[in-house]
Parts: sequence; C-alpha cells; structure tokens
Amino acid sequence: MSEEIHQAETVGADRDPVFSKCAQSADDATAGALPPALDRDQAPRNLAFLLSQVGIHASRRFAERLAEVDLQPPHFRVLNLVDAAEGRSQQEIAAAVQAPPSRMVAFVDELERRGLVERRADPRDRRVRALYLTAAGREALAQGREVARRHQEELTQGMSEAEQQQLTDLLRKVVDEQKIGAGVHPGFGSKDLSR
Amino acid sequence: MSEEIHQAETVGADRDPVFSKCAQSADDATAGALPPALDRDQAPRNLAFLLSQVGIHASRRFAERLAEVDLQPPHFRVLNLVDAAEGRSQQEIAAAVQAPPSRMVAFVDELERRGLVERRADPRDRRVRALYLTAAGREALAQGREVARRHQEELTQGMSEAEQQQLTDLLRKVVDEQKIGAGVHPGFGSKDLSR
DNA sequence: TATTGTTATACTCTATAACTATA
DNA sequence: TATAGTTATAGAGTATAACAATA
Repeated sequence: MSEEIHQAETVGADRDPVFSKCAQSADDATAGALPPALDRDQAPRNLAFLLSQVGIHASRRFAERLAEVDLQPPHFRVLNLVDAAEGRSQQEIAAAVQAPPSRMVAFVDELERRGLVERRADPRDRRVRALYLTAAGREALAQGREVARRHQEELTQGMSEAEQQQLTDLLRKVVDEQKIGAGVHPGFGSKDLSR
Repeated sequence: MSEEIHQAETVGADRDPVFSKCAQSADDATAGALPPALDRDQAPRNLAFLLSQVGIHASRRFAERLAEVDLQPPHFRVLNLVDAAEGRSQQEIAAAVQAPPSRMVAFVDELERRGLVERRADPRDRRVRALYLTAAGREALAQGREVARRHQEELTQGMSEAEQQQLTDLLRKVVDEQKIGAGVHPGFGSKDLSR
C-alpha cells in the first residue's frame, strides 16, 4: 500500500521509563497503545503522505458504508456503468472499469444472482451478453448513491462551502497534471481499500 | 476498493454508430479504447471520489518508484519506524504500524535477510527481539526518503507553493476532522496500492 | 483466424490460531 | 497465567491462460 512516514525526525529521544508508564496507564485502550516515542501527535506536513492517507481512508470508509446496503465497491461501480450505458457487452463495461474479462464474469454472476442485472442476448452478435439493469438493480443503485451522498457529507464535515470548493479545485488540478484519467479510478478491487 | 462513479448522468445518449467509429480510430491505443459513452472527459466534481482517486494514484505511484530502490512500502515504513525508535521490540513496532505480529515477523525476516535490520537480544527480557538498523539499513532508508522527495515533487508538479500549502492545510483539516490518527497510515500492505 | 465470454488454476497478501520460550 | 515471537494454515482477491461458441 502506500505512502510513507517522514515523521521519524521528531522521535527517538525518550525511551523505556516513559514508555512503561504509558503502556500501563489506564485510559489509553486505543490511543495510548503506542509508546509515546512512536505516537507522535504532530500531523505530518508531507503532502504526498497526506494525499495517500486521506484517500485511502476515504475509500475504506466508503466501502464500509456501502456494505450496509450489501454492495461492494466493484459491484456499485459496475451498476453505475451499466446504468450509464445499458445494452453494452460485458467486455465493454469491463474495459471501462479496467477489469480483466474473467473478473467481470464473477461480478456479473453475482449481480445477476441477486437479480440486479440481466444478461441478454444480442441479436447482432450471438457471442455477446448485453447488460441491463433490473428494477431491483436501479433500486440498489439508488441506495448506493444515497450512501455516497452521506459519505461525502461525512467526509466534508467541518469544512465550509468555500473550502470544499478549494479542495475540489486543487485535487482536480492534480488529476489533470498527473494525467490520471478523468473518471477512471485506479484500482478496481474492493479489498484494496477495505482491509 | 473504493470511491465511486457518479459521472453516470452525463452518459448514455449516443450508442453504436459513434462507438464503432471510435473503436477503430487509429490514434487511440490508450485513450480511445473506451467507447465514448463510457469515456466521459468531464472530470468528476465529486470530492469524495477525487480524494480516493488521487490518494490511490499517489500511493500506487509511490510504490512503483520505491520498487526502483528495491523497497516495498511496508518495508520502508518499518525502516522508518525502527529508525525513529531503535531498540524497541518487534511487537512495539508492529503495533505502531498496526500490523499483526505474524506479518511483522515476515517483514523483519526479509529486512534481516537483506542485512538492513538487526534483531538483538534484550538482556532484560529474553523473549523480546530488539530491532536496530544496520549501516546498510540507514543507506536504504536514505534512498527511500530520496524517492519520497522526488515522488512529492512529481505529485506537486504545476502547483504553486501557495497551492501546495493550501492543499496541505485542507487535507490536514480532513485528517483532524475525521479523526484519522495523525501519523497513522490506514492500510499497511503494499499490494493495496500497487495493483 | 480473431473475439466473447467462461472456466481452471496458480499466486499473493492477509489474518487467525496453535505453538515455544520465556516471564 | 500471560506475553514475545514464530509457524502453519486457510481464506480472499487477483491475474493468466486454456477453452467453447461464434464471427
């Protein structure tokens, strides 16, 4: 996974006396679990680290919330894409999410099993399986989008409208500058972020 | 993993005629691989999606670069932490990176095999294995940090100093507000981000 | 001969739980 | 009895390559 810790500099002075005290103090089931020398309270000022840290947190949190409506991120993504372009072949959708065909099969299997998506024959080419949403699929998609709405609300807690706009603009600048495909999310698997 | 696509709205109008044209156009080995209906060029304005997208991109890119000096993110992280607090026990370090003891063993095994880290006996408790960097370990750590420096440089390409500061401040605000532990990076594995 | 969808398979990463040696 | 470290193991997620039907 990921970005790294450049916070090392501030640490390393104190040692065992402080540590043993801390390790046994009563009220630190969560926070105080780390010895103080490793539990720096100074937030890293490192931009790359922050981006990675916040991004992964956001992704993971979203996966958690999505699970509440029985969806995993890849499934939600496929639903979105099928909705965006109904009647496309499985592999067209797969290409759009950058998933190999074999993975797509598994996802569609699952979605079809749950009655959210339909595979229909394409009269013009009997090899392809055209994908369509069912009514239940639209319902699930709506639920997922509601989760996404709440997720974003949570994520922007404590930020003013202006700040949100600023952050959005800056991030979009990065996407642009780094030539990350506009709507393409790197990493398709759900495990990636929900671990 | 992850954030989701709310870009669906803009799509779905055109269909096969446009698509077949696009699929065959010559100069789109990369970009034009997607049918236009799925290849929206409008960047998403969704903040949660952007955070996840950029964060994962950053993490993955960092893992790639780190590989150039034969390090994986978890190894680099462990090196950083050992450097920050030499002489700590394996499990203390493990706790600091939120890794289960069994994973830590594997990482330290690898680092020791490569001569970057030493396990020493602790005279006060013969169960613990105190961790120390070797000279080679310090060298590797320095290389990793240099990679991190270049990585950040790449990531902030095209941004003014002021913009970088703005972005840093905003992200730090999110870390604070979301109660993500300051220096704690969610997700320890390297696979997460390099897939 | 190439392509769509499918299956089989192998590989990696991960956590859990059992085990040992010390305490 | 509890803890530091280790090992064994099983599960999830992933990609690759072989395959069948169709073009």
